[in-house]
Amino acid sequence: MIPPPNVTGSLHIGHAFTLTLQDVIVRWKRMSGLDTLWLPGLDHAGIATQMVVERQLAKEGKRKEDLGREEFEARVWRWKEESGGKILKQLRIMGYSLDWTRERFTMDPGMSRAVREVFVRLWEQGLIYRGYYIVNWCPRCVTALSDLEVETETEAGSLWYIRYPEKAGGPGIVVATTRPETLLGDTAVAVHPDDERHRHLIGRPVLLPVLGREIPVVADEFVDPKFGTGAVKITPAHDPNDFAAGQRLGLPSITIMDERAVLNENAGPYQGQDRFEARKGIVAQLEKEGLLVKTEPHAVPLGHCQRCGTIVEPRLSRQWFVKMAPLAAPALAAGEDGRIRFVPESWTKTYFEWMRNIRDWCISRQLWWGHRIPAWTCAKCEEMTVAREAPAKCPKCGAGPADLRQETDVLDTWFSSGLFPFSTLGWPDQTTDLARYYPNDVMMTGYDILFFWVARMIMLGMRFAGDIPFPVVFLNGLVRDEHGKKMSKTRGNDVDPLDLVARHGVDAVRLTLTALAAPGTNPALGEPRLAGYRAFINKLWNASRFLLMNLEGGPRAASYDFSSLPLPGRWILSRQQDVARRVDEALREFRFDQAAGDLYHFVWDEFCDWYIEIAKLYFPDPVEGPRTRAVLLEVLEKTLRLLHPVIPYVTEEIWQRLPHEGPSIMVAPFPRPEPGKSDVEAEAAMERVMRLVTAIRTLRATYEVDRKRRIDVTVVAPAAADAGFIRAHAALVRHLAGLGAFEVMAVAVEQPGTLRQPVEGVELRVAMAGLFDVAAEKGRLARELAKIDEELGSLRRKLENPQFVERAKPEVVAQARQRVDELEAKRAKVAATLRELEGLAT
RNA sequence: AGGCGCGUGGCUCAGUGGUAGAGCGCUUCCUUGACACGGAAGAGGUCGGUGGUUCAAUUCCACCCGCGCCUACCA
Repeated sequence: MIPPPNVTGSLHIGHAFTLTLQDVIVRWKRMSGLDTLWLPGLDHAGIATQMVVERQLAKEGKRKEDLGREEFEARVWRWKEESGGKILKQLRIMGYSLDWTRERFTMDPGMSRAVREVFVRLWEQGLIYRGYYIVNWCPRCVTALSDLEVETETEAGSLWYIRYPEKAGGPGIVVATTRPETLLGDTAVAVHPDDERHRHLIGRPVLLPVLGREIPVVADEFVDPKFGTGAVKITPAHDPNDFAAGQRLGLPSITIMDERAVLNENAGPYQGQDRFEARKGIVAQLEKEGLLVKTEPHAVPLGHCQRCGTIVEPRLSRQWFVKMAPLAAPALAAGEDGRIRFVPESWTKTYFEWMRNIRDWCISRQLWWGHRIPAWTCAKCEEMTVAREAPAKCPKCGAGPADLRQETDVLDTWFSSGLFPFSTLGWPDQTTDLARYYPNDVMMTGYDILFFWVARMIMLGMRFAGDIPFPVVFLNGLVRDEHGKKMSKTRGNDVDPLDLVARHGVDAVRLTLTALAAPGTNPALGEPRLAGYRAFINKLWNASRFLLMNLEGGPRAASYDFSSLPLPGRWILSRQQDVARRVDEALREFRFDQAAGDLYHFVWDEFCDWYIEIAKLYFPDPVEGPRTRAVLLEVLEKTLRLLHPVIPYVTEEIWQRLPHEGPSIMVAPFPRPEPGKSDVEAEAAMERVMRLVTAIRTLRATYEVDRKRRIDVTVVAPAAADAGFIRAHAALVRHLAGLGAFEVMAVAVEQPGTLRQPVEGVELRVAMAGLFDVAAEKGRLARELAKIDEELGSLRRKLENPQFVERAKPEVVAQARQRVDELEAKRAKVAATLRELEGLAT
């Protein structure tokens, strides 16, 4: 299942990230021959979408109340068509291989039916209840919020110490509060029962400042004597703790604010004022009346509405809740016994922690956009009926439909998205799709909605679909800007994926996101990175173009026997199978970064930089030319298939120009690891050749020899095996290093003015007298000598340590000894050259 | 308050109980007939600090410093 994007506008970079990774998995599995479904959908996103439309209305100078509920809903539906249509188009642009025949929307008839079904069953099972509780309330959105929709931030605030005088005329008691305005709703002051300082006041009335109302001093153990003065004002209607205390102690509740946090008739002189305006006034009044004892700076945790940032007001109101503990228990068990695995694993603990401490879920929202709660109340007898469809009559008094009023509240948007894994497949009907695709194989989404969405899908799926919704949860990070900073519109560093696409191309964007997807990290997405991966797409394109240019009339790769190829061919084929193996391993572990990185380096560093260059040497050869073309084609074609899940567009484009079978690379088989094709010998030999070539190039570069001049190189190889090897590959080395004469001999003919470079157990000699800077060469050799000595020193110290020799693994010790031998031989040669240069300099 | 994670070359980040890697940036050179979005060769790091375990620690453990994030009913 896709994590359904909200119909609030357009696709953002977070979607592009998650969905790209999903498409990589989906395409990979599809090419691997699996029955693959990736189901697209959109989320109605109740509060978020309603806000968007309300903002549009505001621009027209209207409020939703001006339209009325029905017309407003119609307007949101129109917006949904517009925004949803745009998003679906963007998903197509991104190349996501979703099954468009199964597209769903969280408010389409089928999913709405599933929502009602689940709601009614939960109700029937006693897991939904309704009642008056303190809930998180956004005065701007004018609705209740769940705990998860509140973002708490600790901000600088104050702790006000306020005196509540004794009615009898004593000094009374001083309370400490961070919210002085709520004192208007106080119905008691609480102290700890064992607190000697206040014990004498328990049960005696004190006078509420401002209003002069009489309230009792009560005892309750929840009071922390160490905080403030050890006395707490109790405002049951405006604080969750106080609400609980009020319930315990049988205190009344006085609500002092309306749904927009404006003080009401219970607020006396402050009626009509906003909560923060009233705070200022009250503090000033207390100060004036001498009741403000002191004010201290104090850090206060403040809840903000996730959608609009407004400071949340705890509000006593009638809401609907789901009892979560019974749902969490099996979900917890599924995690504990490994039926559900998290990737990266570190999320497991977070999941458990949340599940164990789960609290009931406030599911009702005072919004107009969403699934209306399927409950009807009889206007005549107050009887409430919860049902799948609107009842025909009141089951209690028989009143007709005209008297049955449906609940006006809608459900939290996550209630419907929580059913996504099965409601999209036709549940509650036992459809073939449900049987075939439930559970899903993997759920992939951002870690920010682990609780909102993933946890709830697990709980609801287990309860209603009869099984876990997915055995694996992959949680990706959140895209950051190139400096690792959070992206946000206000910060101005957010990026539009479609804008990136316009400038770099879909494949470059997808490759970048994939390459950055190291599990457990938040990818830092920046222009330089995008430019780099765009360059890769370009490189691949140019390499392919070159191959196609040289392919004319070339035979099909499959018709060739590669077993007797020259070394480079065997090498690249072996490397090809190795990269297939590594990509397979990486994808199995969701190591997208590794898969992308391995392919990037294989294509660029090995295939392009070495093999294509080598191929040019073989092209003119009547025998090797065609064979080389076949190898090039074989490697390119397979590599394209390996790359296809990440960069579908360019791979398809190139593939269509190649000889192949099948209609599309999208359904061509994904290359599987073929250990049998691994050629360790060829790889080792080729590496040796490459080191030799590199050493020669380094020599040239170091002395800044005229590039156009073909230098002559002699290799002194005393060992017959070395000499034989180098002679066998002499043409290759000459070609790659751009050499003139290239000779191999067993014994050196001493000549003055010769550069020497030990490498691979042999010695390179370049007659370059007069062409290089002797001083520079001496400096370089001296540095090389120092480096060798440093490593030699550390190795010797190690080997002289009996502990190391005895306790370290034998192969480690042997390796160290071998290394010492190598270094010593090399050292001797470098030192000899250095001595010779000393003579030359004079 | 609790939990999680991070601190590796100029920047952004991988990685590993036994000679430190990438991309970009930087230096030098090269317009050779796929590609200058290119090629070749380089410079650059006491792997946050202090202890401990170990023959051996950037890698494991403890503590500390700095920085994120999440969860939380301390007024």
